[in-house]
Amino acid sequence: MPDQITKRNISEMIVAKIVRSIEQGDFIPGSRLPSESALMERFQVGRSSVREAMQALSIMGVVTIRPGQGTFIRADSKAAFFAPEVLAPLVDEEVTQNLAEAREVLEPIIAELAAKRATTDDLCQIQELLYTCERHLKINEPLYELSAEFHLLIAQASHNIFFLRLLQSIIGIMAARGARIEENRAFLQWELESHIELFLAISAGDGLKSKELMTTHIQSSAMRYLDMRRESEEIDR
Amino acid sequence: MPDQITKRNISEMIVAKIVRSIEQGDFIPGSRLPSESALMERFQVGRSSVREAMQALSIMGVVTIRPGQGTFIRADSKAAFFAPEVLAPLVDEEVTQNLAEAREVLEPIIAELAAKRATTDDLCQIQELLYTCERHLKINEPLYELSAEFHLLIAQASHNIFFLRLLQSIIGIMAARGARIEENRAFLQWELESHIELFLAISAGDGLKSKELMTTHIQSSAMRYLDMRRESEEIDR
DNA sequence: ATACTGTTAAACATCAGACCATCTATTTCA
DNA sequence: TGAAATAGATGGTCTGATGTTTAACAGTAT
Repeated sequence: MPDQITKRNISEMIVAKIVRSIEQGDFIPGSRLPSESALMERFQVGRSSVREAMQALSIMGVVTIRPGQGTFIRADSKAAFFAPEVLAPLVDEEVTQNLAEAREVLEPIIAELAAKRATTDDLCQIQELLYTCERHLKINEPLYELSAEFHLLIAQASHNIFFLRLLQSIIGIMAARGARIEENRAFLQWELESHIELFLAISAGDGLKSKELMTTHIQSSAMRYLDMRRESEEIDR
Repeated sequence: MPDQITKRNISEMIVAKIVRSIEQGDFIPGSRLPSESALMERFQVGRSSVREAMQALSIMGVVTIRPGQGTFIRADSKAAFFAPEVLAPLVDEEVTQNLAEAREVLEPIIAELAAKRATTDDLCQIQELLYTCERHLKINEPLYELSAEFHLLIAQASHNIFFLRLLQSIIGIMAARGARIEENRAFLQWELESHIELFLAISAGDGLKSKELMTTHIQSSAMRYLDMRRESEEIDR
């Protein structure tokens, strides 16, 4: 007798159906999902099951739940395997260092892949982002988010969705933990130049150079961050 | 007036408290968590909130829920960042290939780290596992699980818990998806020899060699797997 | 006209109680 | 003694009620 797979939880079945609908384009990223009561009717289940499914999707970073408004499908560039805000409290100092180490080895590989696989569209998005960064730097607007976005766009250009989601999770968790970097002008200037250099290597399809540039970029970025932290601590004294 | 951060969900607060209790040793891995009704009383909340928290912990791979029995804290070696059984339905063929690619680049790095950081205890565990493999191979007992365990023990020896959890997730999802490899004796023999060679390089602390061996091991393993699959498909015809 | 304010409706958050399915352990009976 | 029946515990699901948050609208004062 087949049908043995029907052993899953109701909420898991709902999760699978919704994910499939998103993949098939029935639900568009950024749009609102039907309300809980509507989903109850559609799937002929109780509210608990719908809520468990929504929560699962939320934790997995597929949707964002906004009380009073509804449940929204996350835009793809924001899709993490885990919602950082849920995971961050679980992460202690040791794991944060592990994350940093993982990022150090992952990002160069991702950059190498991106150099090999980036489409014209990918490159245009990155270039546009860099222009925006320049503008913001000139008028002293904050650009921390933009810097993170740069790294994510590269991951997107690697055309490995797992890497993209992974990096999104790592960056999200680290941002949720570490005090946000102070907007030191010299640092930002250096970072932008470094990003532009990386962009050029990726555009040229030079995998090896992209990998090396990303390695040094991540490492010096971490070092500069630590330096600044030490300085501000000294000032505190 | 501060106090603005007290905005979190009730279920998230419960999640944080339970995780902290596990870290502090109040709950021991492998043991049973208090029942839902007990947790209701302890935290003075409704059952929905407790259940949402339990579900979140389950998805994140912190606990395993067994209907009729209770909720159990996962042993550390089994801890994934997310429960493969939950994620697997979301993963399609493309993502599976992404996962394989990720594994190809991650495992060599992990092996390199392991060669640098493995403690005597780590090495003993691996050696013991290899002995068990030899025994199972002689009497023709299945050893698929053991093979996966070998890779996880190496990740454990890398002393980067994030890598360990990541690899556990990847292997778990791939196992949940791909048809389990057939227990072809020639393949198993080759695999064991390959594992032993890797173990020796790691024991010797030879990072570079470990990395290279792992690279070729993963790649040939994938190739042999595809070969076998093709053969069995031809037989099917 | 503009800006502020109160109301309302929709949506999610939480609670409470009930019933079902499954598993464990115990009890019961042949 | 051993197998079958049973009771209790536990998670899974449904339902109804109430609280909070948000957006949108309408009304009022400036």
